[in-house]
Amino acid sequence: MDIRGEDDGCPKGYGCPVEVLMEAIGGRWKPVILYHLMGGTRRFNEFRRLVPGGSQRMLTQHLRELEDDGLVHREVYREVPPKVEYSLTAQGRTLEPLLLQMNEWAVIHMVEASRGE
Amino acid sequence: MDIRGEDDGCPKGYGCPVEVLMEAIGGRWKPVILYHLMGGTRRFNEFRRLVPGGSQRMLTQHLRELEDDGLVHREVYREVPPKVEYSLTAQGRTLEPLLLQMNEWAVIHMVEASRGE
DNA sequence: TGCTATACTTACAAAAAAGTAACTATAGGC
DNA sequence: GCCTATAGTTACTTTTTTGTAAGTATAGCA
Repeated sequence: MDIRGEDDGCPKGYGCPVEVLMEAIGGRWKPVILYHLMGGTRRFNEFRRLVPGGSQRMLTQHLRELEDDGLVHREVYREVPPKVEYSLTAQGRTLEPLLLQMNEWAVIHMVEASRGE
Repeated sequence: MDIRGEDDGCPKGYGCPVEVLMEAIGGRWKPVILYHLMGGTRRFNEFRRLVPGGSQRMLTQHLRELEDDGLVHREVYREVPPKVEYSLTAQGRTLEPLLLQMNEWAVIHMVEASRGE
């Protein structure tokens, strides 16, 4: 099966594969959410603490989308008060090298920025 | 200089370094634009062809922002009709490994999707 | 009996992003 | 003299995203 076009490695039907990735993790906070999930299972209110810049509504929405895309697993415990645990699926774990590299780039970049570079 | 907090490797003042990266390349089409620039210098109308999903207005806007962030260089030739060439700066080129990995992930992911996985 | 905690949902409002279409300048060709 | 091409800009509208605030359910504790 040939999924590549003739031009520059972009598959037919898409301008570029990167567009596909951006559909999955393109939200403003999705990579951040995924990055935190690399540290293990997280509960909803943990994210509220870990991602102070984002609202509750945004979190639920992005978590649902990540779940729909098969990157995040949502485990509901039928208790009161409610308990829900989020974790990466196998699919989601394939993003780990990418997320680590994103983080690494940003750390270096921030050091440069704080030097006034 | 210690830019790390105590929790999970995230620097003080930010929830997470990944947020910094997303500020730079977080736009829907920015990684796509940058990816195409890895192939060398591009002119404006080339992008219109390479990124058929995006409008002219979006392209100029994203290209300006990438320029402001020091990732893209814009070279204007004072000719008629106008000629403008876009290329990656040294800073922009540091993103290449990341962009390649994004592309690679997406290609694998698409193959899986086309198998009905 | 009333308060707390968790993980939401919903309605509404505000802000940001994006699309559309028209307009700009001007060298060179017909 | 008019048309074409490039790389935009601008005004206006529409869509999407995001925020805010209030409401839901219910076990356990005081």
